Amino acid sequence: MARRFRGESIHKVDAKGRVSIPAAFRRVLEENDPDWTEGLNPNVIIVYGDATRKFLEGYSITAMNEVDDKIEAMPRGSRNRRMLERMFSGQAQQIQVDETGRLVLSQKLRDKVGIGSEAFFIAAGDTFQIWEPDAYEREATKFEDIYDEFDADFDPLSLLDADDPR
Amino acid sequence: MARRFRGESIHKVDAKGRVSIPAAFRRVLEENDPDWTEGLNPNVIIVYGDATRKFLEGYSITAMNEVDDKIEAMPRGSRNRRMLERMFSGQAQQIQVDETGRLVLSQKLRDKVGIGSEAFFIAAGDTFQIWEPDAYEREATKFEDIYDEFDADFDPLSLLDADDPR
DNA sequence: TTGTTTTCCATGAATTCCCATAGTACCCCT
DNA sequence: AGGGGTACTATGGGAATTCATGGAAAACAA
Repeated sequence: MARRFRGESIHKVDAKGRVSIPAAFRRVLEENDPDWTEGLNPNVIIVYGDATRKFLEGYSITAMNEVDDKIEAMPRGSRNRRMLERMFSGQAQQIQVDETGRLVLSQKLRDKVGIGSEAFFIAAGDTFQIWEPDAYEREATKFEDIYDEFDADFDPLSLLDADDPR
Repeated sequence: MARRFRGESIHKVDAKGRVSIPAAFRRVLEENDPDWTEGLNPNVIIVYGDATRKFLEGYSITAMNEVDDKIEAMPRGSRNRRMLERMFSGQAQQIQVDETGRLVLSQKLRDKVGIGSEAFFIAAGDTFQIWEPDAYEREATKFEDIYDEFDADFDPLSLLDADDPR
């Protein structure tokens, strides 16, 4: 398959915090986990970041390795490097997908982004995001408002070649 | 062959959502899927976009890679980049063509564009579109109205050299 | 021991796989 | 030109698997 996630879907979260990961995402996690082989369960790294983040971000192992490499290339002890280390080392945790394709979100993680009985998964390049469904909905309407600024038949693709990368 | 699709045709959609892809399109998908080799089945990425989109858009793998690369080149976290990621990562899914040349459109996708027992395929440059036949019909008349704005003997090719790229 | 976390089964629905048929188009041979 | 064979296309049906979820038992930790 590929290294990029694709798709979106909503899943139930039970009392223990268990949630199914979209099957398509699982395939990507498997292919991008160096330790994974047929029959095993892939790992995923959940970055939750600081208080302003309204969603959890899921990384495959190789995607996270790339981030780590870039951080290591930064000047040791620099402010930016420390900030990134804090976020990707501290405010993150590695979780193994269970036998039935689910991952367990601790109470702390769920509270952080307000997840209750459902979680919304959406791909974003080589990572994916987990939102409380209503929170995502609110965020999404912001985009729709932006669409409205353009023509009725505005094609988002035109943004690709825009000279002003807002 | 080429990277551009060409042609249009209508196909049956069965209860499971299976629909044959026009054979000519298949050739294009095969040639533009890096993983494909004789005997394998090519992949296609279906972008369905937001609620205003009335058709599904099919991308070959390489065509989609080009889009992804452009998106990655945009500033991480910028408004436009997030908008595009939402559309091409979130509101899209990768599907593998099956042994008999069909792809499966999930109930969700069919509902989104109103596809019932038939689907209309039409080429559009290096992507193709899938419409509910009647919906396409309605849309097509709009184009005819545009023709009517021009002279009776208007040659569409003349648009190619227009200095005003509307 | 009491609450929390893992493991281990269970099940209905959705999805994939495998096989089957009919209709075309194309090619080769005589 | 006619016949037969081969390959590919479009479509259907049923069996086999995988998914998403739930609940209970077992293992742990405080």
